[in-house]
Amino acid sequence: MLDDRKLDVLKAIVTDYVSSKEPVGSKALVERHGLRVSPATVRNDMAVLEEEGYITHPHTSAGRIPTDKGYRLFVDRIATVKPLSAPERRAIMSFMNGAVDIDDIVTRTVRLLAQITHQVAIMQYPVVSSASIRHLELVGLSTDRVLIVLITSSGSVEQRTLELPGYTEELLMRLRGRLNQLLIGRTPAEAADLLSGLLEEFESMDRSTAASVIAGVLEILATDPSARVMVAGVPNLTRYGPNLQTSIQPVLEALEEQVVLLRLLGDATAESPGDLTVRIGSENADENFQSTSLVVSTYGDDGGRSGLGVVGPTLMDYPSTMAAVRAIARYVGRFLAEG
Amino acid sequence: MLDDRKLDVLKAIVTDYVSSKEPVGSKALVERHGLRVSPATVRNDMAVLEEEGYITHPHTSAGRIPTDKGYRLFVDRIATVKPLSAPERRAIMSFMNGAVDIDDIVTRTVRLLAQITHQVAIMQYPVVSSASIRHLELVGLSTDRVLIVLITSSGSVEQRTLELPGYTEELLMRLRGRLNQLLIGRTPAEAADLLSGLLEEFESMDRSTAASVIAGVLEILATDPSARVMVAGVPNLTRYGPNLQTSIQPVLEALEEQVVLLRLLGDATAESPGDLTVRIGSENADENFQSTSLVVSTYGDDGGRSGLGVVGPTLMDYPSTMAAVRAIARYVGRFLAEG
DNA sequence: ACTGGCACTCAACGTCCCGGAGTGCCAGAA
DNA sequence: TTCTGGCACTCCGGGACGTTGAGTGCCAGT
Repeated sequence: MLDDRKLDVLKAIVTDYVSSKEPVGSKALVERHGLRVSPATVRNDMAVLEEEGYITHPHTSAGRIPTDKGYRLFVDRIATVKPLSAPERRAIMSFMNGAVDIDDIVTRTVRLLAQITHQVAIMQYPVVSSASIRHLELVGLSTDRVLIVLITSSGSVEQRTLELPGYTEELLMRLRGRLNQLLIGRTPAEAADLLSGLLEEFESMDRSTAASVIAGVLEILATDPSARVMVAGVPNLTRYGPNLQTSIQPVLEALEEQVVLLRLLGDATAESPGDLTVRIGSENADENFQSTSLVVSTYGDDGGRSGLGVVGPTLMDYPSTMAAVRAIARYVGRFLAEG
Repeated sequence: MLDDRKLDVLKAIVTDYVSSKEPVGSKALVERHGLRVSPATVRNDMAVLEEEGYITHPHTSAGRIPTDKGYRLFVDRIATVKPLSAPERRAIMSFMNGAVDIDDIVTRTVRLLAQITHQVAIMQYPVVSSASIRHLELVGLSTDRVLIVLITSSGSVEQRTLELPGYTEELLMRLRGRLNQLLIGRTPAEAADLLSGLLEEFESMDRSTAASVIAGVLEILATDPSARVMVAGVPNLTRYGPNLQTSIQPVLEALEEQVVLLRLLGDATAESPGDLTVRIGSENADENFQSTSLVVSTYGDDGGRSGLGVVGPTLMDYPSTMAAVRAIARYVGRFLAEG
């Protein structure tokens, strides 16, 4: 049904359209690509491609543009991976050096990805399921506020302020000692279990304070840092074209909603964990992303559930973008593992 | 030179133009505002206002629009503060409750401000110059990486990863003890002084490790948390109008550069610390903000140097925006002080 | 199975024209 | 003096119209 030449034609249409952003006609096609046939033949092929739903007409006498289905075929079967340029490789290597904490790593990564792809980059914080607790600190901030800080072996630091009217420094010290004794070396899951019995140890006088602290610690333990997403390269959205209100605003709004981004990343990574996933236009559930494509990869040592990727117009240079996302995902994974 | 009526006319022009976004003519002016004079009279006044540089013509037969100078006069002498609505007050009160840490406070504040003003809100992290050190923790992450965590009395938690090949747990413990002994209760400035002599205490064998750690701590101490800026409400930029590439992209780009934002906030707050500052269009040094206004206020107990505010088109509802920024700055100040 | 040719379509662009909102100015009224 | 009504003038915006050219679909011929 689709012989090799028709695939070639589709490929040519996609690449031409991506680079020119304008519908591409049969004549220009044969000229710019070494197709050894006449425009008329190409037109026939295009008619078939259109019937199969891979390309469309904006209007009768305009060139063709790929449909989402067309991009899909292109990505799945036609696209050849475009290797990164040497400067890009160097940028990746050098950009990460000197990162001082997790926040810094994420920030640098997402900026780098945005810069390389010239698109909006998003990145979920790394999962730390395998991490164990290294230290827990309780700090009195004022007469009725206490700060809990929890440090894990992966270097993540979680904090939380607690309203704690009438606590005593002495009780805080006891709690600190006991909690550290109990929790150090444990995984978050184990820790949550162990905490359930702890309250019994305290006199009724100290009960309410202890209960608050324990509740606070449990909340921290339940907090998934990978529920945070960082965004960079928003200015690149202006590449979407001049039709502002319609195409850009919904995407901008979605980008400010962590929840939406998490769902997008989650959906995409769930599909084929450990590898690159591409979501094209209508393949996205979220209606704000109907004319937007996602290129997403999981990253992390355990083939983990954290994702990172790029948001851009369906009209996107898929080969380059895919190469960049994959390269960076791998590099960050290694970086997080080795340290 | 400018009698009361002319000021009234300018006021009417500004408010009308802000609400309609279209040049306003003499006839519409007298109709929509209770000016007790004829359009012809208003025209004469407008001619004067134009000669003085407060308003302009887009073209010969169009209405008038305010110049930056006109907005300036409006803000300085004419505008009456528009009090916040009851729902807005309630939103401010309730939005902050339940904030769990500084990050959370900043996030909530900046979102709230964006929501109320329907504009882009920016907020510098609070300064903590008066804070003292409460705890310092050293955590070994792997055989050659150590995490330093520094907690201050204001509840800020700073962290930093260190490459530290061949450290021993024992040395880490000694360092931890000594550092805490030395630093707890000190201000960052004092702490930096005290650290200078510490290195002497360690044997040559441990020197390099100790030096690295001390250097790391110094770096943390030198890190000013108020050098971070949080942004919210970027989608509101689409209100700028449909001319995308020209007006929005530069602002978007600037919003991703912490440095630029810091300079903007710094410039504005330096001018009249402790109160509201408005920068209109060309009054901004940064050329990306030539058609943008800033409404900024300092906030914090010590009339501190941290700023928060709103970025929007010069065509902006100044009275409302100013009221909102001031209200939120005051509220956050109180919230940070009381806890 | 491909090609050249031909009639057809239709967005984009330029031109022309007109209506209307708005101005500036002036002579007369308050 | 200060305001007003009147009037000629300007010029943007939008609709109508014709032209252009890229592109298509189809068919007969190789």
